[in-house]
Amino acid sequence: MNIGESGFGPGAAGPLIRKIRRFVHLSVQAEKALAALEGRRRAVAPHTRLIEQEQRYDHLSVLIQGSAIRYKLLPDGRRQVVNFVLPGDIIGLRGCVFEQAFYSVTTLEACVVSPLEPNEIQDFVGTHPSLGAAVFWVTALEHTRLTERLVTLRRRSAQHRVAYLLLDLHERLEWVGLAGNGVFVLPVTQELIADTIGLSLVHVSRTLRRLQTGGLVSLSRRAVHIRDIDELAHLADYRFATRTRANLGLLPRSLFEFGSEVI
Amino acid sequence: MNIGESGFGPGAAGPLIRKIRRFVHLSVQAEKALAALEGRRRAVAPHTRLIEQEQRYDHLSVLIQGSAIRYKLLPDGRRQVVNFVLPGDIIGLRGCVFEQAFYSVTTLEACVVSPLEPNEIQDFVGTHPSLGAAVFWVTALEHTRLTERLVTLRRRSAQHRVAYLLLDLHERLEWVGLAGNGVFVLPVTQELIADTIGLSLVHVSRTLRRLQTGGLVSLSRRAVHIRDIDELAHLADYRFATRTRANLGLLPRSLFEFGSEVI
DNA sequence: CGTCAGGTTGAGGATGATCAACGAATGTGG
DNA sequence: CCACATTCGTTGATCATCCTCAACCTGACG
Repeated sequence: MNIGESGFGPGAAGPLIRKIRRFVHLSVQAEKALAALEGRRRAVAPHTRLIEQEQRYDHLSVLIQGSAIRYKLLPDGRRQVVNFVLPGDIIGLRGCVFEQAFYSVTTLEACVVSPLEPNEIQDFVGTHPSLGAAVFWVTALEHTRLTERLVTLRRRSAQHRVAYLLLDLHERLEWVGLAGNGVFVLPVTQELIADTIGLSLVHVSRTLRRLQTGGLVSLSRRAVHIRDIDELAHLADYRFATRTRANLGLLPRSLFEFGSEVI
Repeated sequence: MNIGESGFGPGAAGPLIRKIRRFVHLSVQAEKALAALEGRRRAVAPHTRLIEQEQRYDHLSVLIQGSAIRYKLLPDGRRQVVNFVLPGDIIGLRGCVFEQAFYSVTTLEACVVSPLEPNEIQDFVGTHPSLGAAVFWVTALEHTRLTERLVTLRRRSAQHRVAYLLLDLHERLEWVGLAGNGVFVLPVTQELIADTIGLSLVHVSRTLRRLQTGGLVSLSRRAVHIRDIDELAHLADYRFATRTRANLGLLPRSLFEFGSEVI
């Protein structure tokens, strides 16, 4: 059933499959279809804008390798990062529902994506209805995380926020095998962190410094090392999403059956 | 095609239909099914907890009349309101996807809901696949608004935040015909506002006072009157969601066709 | 060796939190 | 209809967090 586990090379299990597998049991059939999708690879240069806010767009793809951000430029010129796009995330899905983009998407580094032509998705999901279900599920997961962030980041101190973001990134990268034991590689700058959690660059710097001298984390140029995940999680009141178990039993079969192995 | 427009009495077009109609064109078929759903009415007493955070749940319903909040109690005892539940909103939808609730839902006043048995939804959406599409669309809309709030509320002053919340509520109520010209009825207390936008009660009080003495808004016990919507919107940098037009053309027909009148 | 992006550190100031007390409105029971 | 309780709102004073401005440092890279 596993076509390959190590890395995301062609023919290996892609990050989207890995992520979904983490929570729901995929049928062989569904995995095959997804693998076919993730098999396509297109390189994207660093700092390329994939989607532009306020614009019509039809770019739809799965991020396979690298990282990107969804962000919005506010009228006063400041930038607010909505969230990080990590391998296994779908880019431009909301474009299926709304005409205009609400925010821009830009790659942070050299990336690999699996593109999907807009009209193609009709046949694709039409042939494999279970994939529509998977997409729905992924959407729900993202919504949940967004809410959690909304709740958690408000009214909490700078330390809380920074810690939370690091743990959030770590967990999401861990889902797709790109993080473990507190270590992950990501080109996060302090400015990026600031724009994400809504603090000034300066204050993020100070906060990180305190966390680092406290021995809790260490950041290098492009890697993050959380020395003691549990302690940091305690500090940030971070709940790992292991409890985010799927409960697809209640869902209409027409939308949510995964081949023969209904969850 | 319109079964009735005034109020939400039995037989009239319910708030969910009205909301959806606002953005996508519903087929007669789909509207009938929705009307049947919204036809059921169950009264709920004020301050009744419909869903409890961290609990398994299967409560699924559409709010017809009244108001509620989705909130979360943080470990330190504070309450964070995720958002208001207004007529036309679906309660407990995420319970279809996840086993545990991420937050609680409590009525703010006497409410009327249209309940849906969890196993019943299978037949319901199974018989009318277009309703699954409608649900998907509503979900996307909510997700979008959540993101907007995340982006807008961070890094903005107390005035911005308060103004934003009032405009948000007004617009959503206006979708279902419960607000207009800046006036709507809702039992919002200042504590509720504070817990929603992440400010202290005291500071909300001061901010509201300034807005009121400035003649921009006026709050009575249970009604809100925005004197000059445009000016307040300008102050809060609020964008009305008229541009939130649906773009279902890209979607797989299997999920998203609304009867014969595909959008 | 200069440039530039990214990071560090200091000083002063503003926004909003907290504590506290008081006032107003609503509801309840007699 | 009144007295009381309770919830909701107002206002003042003090304090902490975080922002802004500003200067300087560091490493990468041409």
